[in-house]
Parts: sequence; C-alpha cells; structure tokens
Amino acid sequence: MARTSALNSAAPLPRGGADPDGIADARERVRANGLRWTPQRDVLLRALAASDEHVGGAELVKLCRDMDATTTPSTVYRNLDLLERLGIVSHHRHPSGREEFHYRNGREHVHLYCRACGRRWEVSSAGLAQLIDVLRRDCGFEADICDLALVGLCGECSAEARTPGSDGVRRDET
Amino acid sequence: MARTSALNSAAPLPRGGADPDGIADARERVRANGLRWTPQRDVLLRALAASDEHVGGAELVKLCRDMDATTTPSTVYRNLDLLERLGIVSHHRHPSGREEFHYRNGREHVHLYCRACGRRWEVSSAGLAQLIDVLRRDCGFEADICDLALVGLCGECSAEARTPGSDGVRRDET
DNA sequence: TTTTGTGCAAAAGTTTTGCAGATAT
DNA sequence: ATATCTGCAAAACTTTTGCACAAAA
Repeated sequence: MARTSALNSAAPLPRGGADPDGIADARERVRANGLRWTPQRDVLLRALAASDEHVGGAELVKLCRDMDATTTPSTVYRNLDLLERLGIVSHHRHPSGREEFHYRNGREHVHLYCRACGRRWEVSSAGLAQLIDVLRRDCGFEADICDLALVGLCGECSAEARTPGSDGVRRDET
Repeated sequence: MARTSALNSAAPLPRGGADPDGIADARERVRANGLRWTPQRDVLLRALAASDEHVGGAELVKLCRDMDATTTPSTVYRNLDLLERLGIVSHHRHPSGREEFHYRNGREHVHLYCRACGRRWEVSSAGLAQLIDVLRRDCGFEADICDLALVGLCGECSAEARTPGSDGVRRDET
C-alpha cells in the first residue's frame, strides 16, 4: 500500500549534456518513485521546456493540445501537481490569481510584477539570501523562493507616478 | 471629465482616537476623491474592521450579508477594488489562489504560509527592509510589502520532514 | 497482473461584466 | 442635475472531482 507523504521540495534536476531539456532525467526521477512515465507526461514536459519559462495552467493545456489534440485539463493539472511534488516543476501565482508554472532549471528566481504596467521581471534569488536567512533564524520558516511573486511599481512607472499631477489618486478635472 | 490614473499606493489611514475603526477617515478619503459614501461601502468596511484581519472576497460577501441581506457580490468586489486603490484596503493572494483582503492599519506585514500544514504567520515588514532596499537600488522596483505572501515550510513541518523515513518523497511500503 | 494513470463530463468556486435604474452630493 | 453607484443575472475562467476504462511495468 502506498503512503503519500509530503513529496515536496526535492532538489531541481540538473540540466545539460546529452539531455538538454532534462526530460530523460525527469523520466528517471518519476520512475525512481515507483510512478510511470506516460506519453502525456512527456508531452507536458516538452511543452514546458519549449515555452519560455512561465506558462499558465490553462495555457499549458492549449500548448499540449498543439502537440497532442487529445490532451485533457484533468491530466495536465494532475501531472503538474505530481511533477511539482517531485521537484521537477514549480509554480507561483500571477497577481491575477492564475497559477504560472515553470520547468525548474536550478536557477531559482523571484518574480517582480509591476502593478501599473503589468510587466514582469526576474531577480536571481541570491539577493534574497538575507531574507531567507532572517526568516529561517527568526521564524524557523524555510521559504520557497521559487514560489515568490512580488507586486510593486517598476522604475519607470514609479518615476511617472512622481510626475506633478500624477499623485496616484484619481480626481476630477472639470 | 474624470481622469482615472493609477490611484494606488496611497498611504494607509491613521487609526485611533474617536474613530477607532477608521471608518470616518475612510469616508473622508473617499469623498476627497470626488467619490461617494454609500451604505454598501459602510457595511463593507465595518465587516472588514470586525473580521480579524484577513478575509477572502467571497467570504466577505457573506459577512456583509449578515449585516445587510441585500449585499451583492458585484458591489463588494467593485468596492474592494476602489478602496484598495485609495489605500484603505489591501489584498494578497492566499496560496490557494483566493484573494484575501484586509483593512490597512499602518502595520504592514508579510504573510508566511506553510505548504505542509497550511497555517499562516505574519512577520512585520521591518525584517524585510533589506529586501526592499535591494530591490529598489538594484531594480528600481518599489515593492508593496503588504501584498507579499511567502510559501514554505514552517519550523514544525520542516523538523518533521527531517525525520528518518520522511525524506519528502513518496514511495511504496509493501 | 496490478497499481497507476487517463478521459470524460460535469461541478465547483471565485470574480467579472453589461446594463437599466437608483442614489449621493 | 448629473455623474456615480448598485442590483441583477449571467458569464467568464481556472481548476477540481468521481468514476469507469486503459495502460505502464
């Protein structure tokens, strides 16, 4: 009988060499856990590897459909969940509330979203070491930096907000 | 003609004195922006003030209904949006994807969610000053700490994860 | 052979929208 | 008086679930 434990936070897979997309490694990790490698999982990982890092769940269903028209949402979401618990995939929340997934590559990063223009930036999590340390020391909390999404104002938009007449509060101009 | 600009990141309202819930101040701020104070907005803020800090949107609809049975979701969500742009209310994403709102009180904090047990902690954002500074200096990014939700493992759950036999990966026990 | 995985089809749940009529100032 | 706000009713979307069948090892 199978026991389902936390199954999370496994290390990201190494990448490169003869398996640049890491799919063979992913397959081995899945099998090493007594689970099966299926065509659907293969399609999903190939879709993720091909899409430039971050993709929404529903969008991923479409991308998989481009490769295999029979793809269904339930399979995609169930497999994303599984692959995430195996440390192969990671997700964070877009400010809109959608989940965004990416294929982990060892280069963990933080997501910055500008609330004014909607653009996204990534910051290497090296700059967050202090934050992580503070949380670990003071709270005993092991933060997942790969799940971190920050909302704020980017440089351009905050410069614009400081322009006279744009104090950030709506008013009438009669 | 009214111009709709960013209308965000206004300072939180002061609190205390003769208006402990800050509702009178909120009303003034709404009016100062040429907008109207309505019974629905009053109910909403009273519901928020009464609920211990963080409430989901849908839950808030229910709480408002307890005070005024005619409350509708559209009004609640529209007003949350407005009050947030006026700096009166703030929201972040629960890891589940729901929005969680709270009435701003000047004591900004960060939300820690344990992915194993689901419990939540709050950390004063003082400990995050360094992070904020790094982002401002290196990226020109003005992070909204009040919108920050971190996922990770709390002290107890991470201790448990280090217990022999709980390496975080599922396997069979036949 | 047996457990794991998939497809289906529908549900669940939160949040949004358009529009006509009501209301605050 | 008039722009703002509300209620209604339905839609929009993403994600989840239960169950019978299919498939990997």
